[in-house]
Amino acid sequence: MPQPLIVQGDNTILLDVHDEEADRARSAIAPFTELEKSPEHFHTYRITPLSLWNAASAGLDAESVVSALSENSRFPIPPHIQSSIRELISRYGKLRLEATDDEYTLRLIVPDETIRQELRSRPAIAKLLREEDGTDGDGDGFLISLVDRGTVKQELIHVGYPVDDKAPLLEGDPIEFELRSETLGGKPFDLRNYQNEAARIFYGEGKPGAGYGTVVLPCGAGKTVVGMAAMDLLKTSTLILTTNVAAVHQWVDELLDKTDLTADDIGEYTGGSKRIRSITVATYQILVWRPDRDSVFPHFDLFRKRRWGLIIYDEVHLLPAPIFRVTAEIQAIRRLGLTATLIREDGREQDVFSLVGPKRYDVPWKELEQKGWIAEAVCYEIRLDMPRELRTEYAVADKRRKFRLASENPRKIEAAFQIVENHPEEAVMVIGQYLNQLDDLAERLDAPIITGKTPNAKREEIYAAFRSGEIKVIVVSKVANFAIDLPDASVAVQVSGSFGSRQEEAQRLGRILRPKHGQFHNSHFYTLVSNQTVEEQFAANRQKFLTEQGYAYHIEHWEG
DNA sequence: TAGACAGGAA
DNA sequence: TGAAATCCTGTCTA
Repeated sequence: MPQPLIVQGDNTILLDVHDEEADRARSAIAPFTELEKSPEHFHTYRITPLSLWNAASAGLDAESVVSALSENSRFPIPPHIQSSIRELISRYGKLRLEATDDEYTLRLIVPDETIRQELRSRPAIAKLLREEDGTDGDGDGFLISLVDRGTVKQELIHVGYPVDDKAPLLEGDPIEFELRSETLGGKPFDLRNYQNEAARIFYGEGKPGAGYGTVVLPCGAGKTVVGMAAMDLLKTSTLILTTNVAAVHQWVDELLDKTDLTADDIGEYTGGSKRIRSITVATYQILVWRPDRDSVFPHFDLFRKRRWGLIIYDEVHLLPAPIFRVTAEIQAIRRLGLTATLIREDGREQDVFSLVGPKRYDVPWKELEQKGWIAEAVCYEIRLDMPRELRTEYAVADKRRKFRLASENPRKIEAAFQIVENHPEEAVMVIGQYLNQLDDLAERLDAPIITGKTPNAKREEIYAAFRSGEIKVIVVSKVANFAIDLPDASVAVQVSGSFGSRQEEAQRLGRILRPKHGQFHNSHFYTLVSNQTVEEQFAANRQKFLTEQGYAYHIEHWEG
């Protein structure tokens, strides 16, 4: 019987999407691969050093990786791939940081003389290392200054050696609180198994070295709850960092709803309020704000305003670059990264690994679907031709004009209208990028529109009507990417998007993935794409995210 | 003291 | 690659 995977000698894996075991194979390799391309018939995954180390950190060993491949592979796995997987995974945990008698000095254990020589020969690293006294350069490691703890880990991963940091972590100020067994709304509240497990693995149950790392969970799976569970285990002063003010409020509301903390125990540190409490929620933006390019970051000392025992980095894949710098300086504080995907558009995955921490836990998306924790989603890419009268204009336009023309293909309006007609009973959200196009859509669909300019009062009014079912369809601009208070929909129609950002796709998909109370019907996600235009390649990049998460998607042609 | 709004940043 | 949104600060008003 043929198998769905083809493991190739260049560290890529092809997945035959049409094989009946494709889903099984995808789940088997997802923990240690990155998705590279997802066209119709064969998807390409890649094994990278970082993807293997993240897997190793989450508890996978080389033999499980090799057998996951061989059990699903159509042809024998190239021998050098097997040996390179074993070699790379064996690197994880080999180099260790440990405490010494001197509290300002750490010992970097490098058990292998060849690696020690290699490190000595690299100036960027060698300047951070000191030979141990009395060993004549013969010991099994080096000494480093405590202040270089983060930099050393960062530099070492850049040259291919992950470091297992077993040096002690600082205890923060203790706090008292309990998780509720019933939310304020009177619903029973219990940690789900995977949430509890994620928090406990992060906490490490007293094992040395644990206490820092990243938990990867899909949107809607309750990452906030994992954070609260970790706080519950540590009961220490906590600084929570989020991407925007709405997320700050969501954290505060969740904490009030699910713990016995009061509003006075929780500080909000944003543009609007600068209250610091034992539990403080801040935006990344306020931390990286500075009056001008040359000044210091005035809000960075928030990190030192309390003896924080835990820092939670929400959406760690969006962490701004300057935050890495400050994180490198505070390696002794426990830190938990939360994210739906470890992929960053700027390629700084290695910094997340070395400074926040490696992946400690993830759950296959499909598994959450099957248990009904998140709604099942079916994704469609709807292809439309450009109208004849626009083709000449398109042909002679420059690149950016082309993208705009393709995005605003007027036939999309009718296609969207028809999709909405096909879902008469469901809550539909139409999402787009250009305000003119959205205005036209709103008119054709006879639906209200929400953009950045819509005043908050008006937004609330529309949300309320949508939530109650009074309004079935809403048209939204990019506000949908960020607004947390947006109500849930079960159908999303994306008429245009920006330059193929996976992160944008994640947010939008997350909107329709929350479990619908009581009724577990499928969610539908439609993307409209103009045929034979630049939009196709951007759409391919966006679709990558969906496939990455294990969603099948269907390509259909719309004839109008 | 709260809010509304302008302007800059990324 | 570009358009649109956000967040922050500072200033003004009541």
